[in-house]
Order: sequence, then C-alpha cells, then structure tokens
Amino acid sequence: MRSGLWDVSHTVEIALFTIADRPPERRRPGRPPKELRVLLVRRSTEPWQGWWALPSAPVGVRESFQEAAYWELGRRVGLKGPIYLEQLRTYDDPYRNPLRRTIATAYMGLVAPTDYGPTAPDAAWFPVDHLPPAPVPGSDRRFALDHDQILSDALQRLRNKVDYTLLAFCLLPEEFTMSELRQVYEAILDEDLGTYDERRKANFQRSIHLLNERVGRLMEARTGQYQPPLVKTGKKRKGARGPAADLYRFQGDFTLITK
Amino acid sequence: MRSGLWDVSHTVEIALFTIADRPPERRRPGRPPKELRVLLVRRSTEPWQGWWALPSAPVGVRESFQEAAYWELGRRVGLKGPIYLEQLRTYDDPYRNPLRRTIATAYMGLVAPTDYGPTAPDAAWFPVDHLPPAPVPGSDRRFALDHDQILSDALQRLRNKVDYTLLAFCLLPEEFTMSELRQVYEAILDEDLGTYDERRKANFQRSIHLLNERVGRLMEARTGQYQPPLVKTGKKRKGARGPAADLYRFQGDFTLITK
DNA sequence: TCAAAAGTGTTAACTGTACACCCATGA
DNA sequence: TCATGGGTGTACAGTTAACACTTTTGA
Repeated sequence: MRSGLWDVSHTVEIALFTIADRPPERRRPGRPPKELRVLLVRRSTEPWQGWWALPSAPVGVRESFQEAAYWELGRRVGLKGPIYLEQLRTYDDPYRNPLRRTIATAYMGLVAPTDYGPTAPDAAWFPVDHLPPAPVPGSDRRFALDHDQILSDALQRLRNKVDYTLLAFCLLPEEFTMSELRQVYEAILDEDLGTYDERRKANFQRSIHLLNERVGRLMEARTGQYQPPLVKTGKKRKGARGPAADLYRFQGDFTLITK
Repeated sequence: MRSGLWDVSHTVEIALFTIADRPPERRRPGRPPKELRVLLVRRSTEPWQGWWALPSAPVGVRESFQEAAYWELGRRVGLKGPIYLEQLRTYDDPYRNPLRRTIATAYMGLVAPTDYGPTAPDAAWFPVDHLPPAPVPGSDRRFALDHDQILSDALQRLRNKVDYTLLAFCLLPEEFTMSELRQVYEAILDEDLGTYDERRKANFQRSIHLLNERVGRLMEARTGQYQPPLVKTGKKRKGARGPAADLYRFQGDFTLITK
C-alpha cells in the first residue's frame, strides 16, 4: 500500500496570474483599468471538498516539479506555450493536510492573456481584489488548506519582483503600447502610475526608457552588443482617443536583475 | 519495503555559516581580517561516499523541516540555542540522487561563533573562499550531489540579503564593537569597508547609524515606541591598538526589511 | 614617535520625484 | 472645442559616495 500513516506525498501548487480588463461593474474612477487575476479550482475531493483552491498536482516518481505544474495547468486552462514559472517555497507543516502528510512546493506563474485557452468547468479566474468567499461563513480562511497563505506569498513575491526585474512583460502580448505596459504595472501594484495622474505618467515613461537603456548597456557588457529589451516595431495602434501609440516588442530575459 | 523505484524521500540540506578570524597563513593585506565559514560533513554512505557535502537529514513522517535541520546540526556541532534558519528552495531534479528519487529542501543557516560547540569527527568548518577539493581530481564538481549549486545559492542569498535586512547581526556575539560589525560585513561581502580604507570606514559608520535611526522610526510606527536595533551597552572594549571601542547590543528582528 | 584604530564632519554626484508643457484626435 | 490620451522637458530634494580631519594608544 502506498497510502498510510508512514507515507509522505509531495504536491506542486501554482498561483497562476494573468491580466485582464476590469469589467465595467468593477471600474472605479482613479483605480487601474486592468486587474490581476488568479486561477482557482473548486476541490472535488476531501479534504476541503467544495472549497476554492490553487491548482495543485501530485509529483510523479520520475517527474520534475515543472512537469507536474504544466500537466496541471494544461488540463485547467490549456496553455499555448511555455510560461513563466518561479518556485516560491515549500510548505512543510506536517498537519497542513489533516488526512496525510503532504509536503507542498508552491510556484508563482505568469501567463499573458493571449497564451491560455478556456478554463475547465471547475476552474475560474478571479481578480485578486475580488476573491470568492469561503463556502462556510465565519471561517478564518477563504481557501482550502494553506492556500490563503500561498496566494498571499505569491502576490507579495510578484509585487516585489516587478520593480527589480522585467517580470511585468510576461503578462503582455507580443506587441503592446506604453499604456498597456503601464496598466500592467498599475494592476499588479494596484496603484495609479499615470492613467489618471498626468504627472506620474511622465515619470513612468521616463523610468521605462531609462530602464531600457540601462538593460541595453548591461547586455552589451555581457554579450558584446547593445541590446535593449524594448524595441519599437515601427507600427502604431489607435486607441479610443488621442493619437496612435507606438507598438513595442519585448526581447530578452524576464528574470534579469535590473537594479 | 519502504525503499523501491516508486518511493520518493525528502531531505533537508543546510548551508550553515559562521564567522571566524582568518588564520595568519591566509591573511592578505587589504583583505578582510575575518572569514565566512560553512559547515561540511564527509559522507560515509553511497551515493557519493567519501565526498564532502552539506549536512543533510531525512524528514520524518511527522517532523517539520526545522526539526529535521536542528536534529542534524545538533549532532554535528551541538547548537547552544536557536539559530537563524531560512528556507532557500527545493531541488527537485528526479535524478539528483542516482540511487533513488530524493527531493531536497535547502536551508541557509547563520550561527554566531559563540553559539555552537565542537564539530563531530566527520564534520568541519571551511572558509568559503578556501573550500576543500573534490576527492576525485578533474571532477566537474567539488561536493556530493548538487551541493555545489546549493552552497552557491545559499551564499548568493546571504550576500544579497545582508544589505536590506539585519542578517549580519546573527553572526555576532551578545556584545560587539563597530569594528566587529564592519568585519562581519566585510567577510560576507569579501570587500574592504574600512579596515584598510579610512574613507569607506567613515561611510560605513554613518550608514549604520542612519540604518539604526531608520529602523528605530520604523519600529515606532509599528509598536508605538522608538526602538533602534543597536544599543550602546555603556561598556567599552580595548582592542590591539587605538582607543577603547564602544560596545553595542542588538535587539530586534533580524529579518526586518530595512529598505 | 609613528602607525593603527576609534570616531566625527563636509562637500559633490547621482537619482528619483514633482511639476509644466505640447501634439493628436474624436465625441 | 475641449476632454482624453500619447509623448517630452526641466527643477528641486533626498540619498549616496568621496574626501578631510581629530583623538587615542601600543609597539
């Protein structure tokens, strides 16, 4: 028998984020027009049956964590290609799962809105600032097991890391405008960086251009040629109002430390 | 039988660091007078028998990672009290141990020179800039399994974290002077911060005092009263030369984000 | 008596942020 | 024609780093 008191199993749990337009009913003046969303699944088995949880997969005997994560995400939202996956930490409390010892390694994942398919029937995307309530009123937690903690840790890591890496670009399609880039930062940090405040907009634009130069020079020191991560495609795109915006493409390493 | 192809075991591996005076034969003018050392054990069993490795312990069925780590370190160097332990990451390569699937969670630990006992016969402290060679010449690695990688990751984490937390204070005894504090930073970063360069010394001193005030105010905002982490004990200590130095005591949270 | 060690003070460079401004466009 | 969105330029403030100087004390 595999299962028993002496047995320890290992799972991978993924906090997968994406970005989406905030629907009209949740739009507030001064608040970011886009929102960060996390993938949740409703548990069909004990423990915590019926509760929302992060997607989770057992790790096979000869399987890497990444393989397990891709398998799980594949069956939930059908990824169209490789995504950004970063290990967060391993949760080792012997009693986090009351039925049996389950060690869980959590991952934070980022997928662009163009890179995933329809969600499975028992899965759904939720904005991180409008998460579903616990099925039991008055509970001290919202999700199954320690997934409140994991989600909180994942969010913290993401918010931390966007301002010294290029992670925000993981959430953008192939081609994008400066506004879209800014809106991604706004959604992640839940902070107005220029959509409503004209002054901050100027600073954002400038900080991105400085970042671009700095990273370009950094790549030059490393590879020999000046290679900034942001390149103008030459094309333009018309928005709702105002002049057409320049379209950019990203090339480089999302994880590069930029500071 | 517990062991078999289908079985997965879980270990905790610890990169435990301490600080010590650099012995005369390794002293170089302009180089830090103290050195960072890591605890290594010689493996007595396969795989990698006879190789140096990080201390490692299997995780019991109802045991937390911390408990496993303390058990292992206890039998190697006899800790005198709680130490700083931080989870690094989990190494999941299915073939990292060729004999059986072993998932390993690595920890970075810090212990003050006053807080551990004598090393076990098969264990030893090595300066991180003078590690022992591999038992097999021409090997692509120095240590057993993936412990080269783990040690490198641990060192990177430590070097990174000392300049936005108070981790360096973990390596100091109850009472210490500014010079000792500076020498701890010098040993970790392998960089002269004022022992030889008088100008940098002034900046170090000042940056510590500014840090102290900033953290003090931070604690005030949190707890209500101004509480800087460094307190003068009032006592002084004579060094080899020069005037007696003020002695300090540390109080507070090592992990506080100071920037 | 001089070099090493403890400790304080002053100025210059850099970086980030606040603020001001122009152009294009559609309702 | 004016509010909205795209894009650029300037000035001040706070932080960091370079540099200068005094005192103590053992070899």
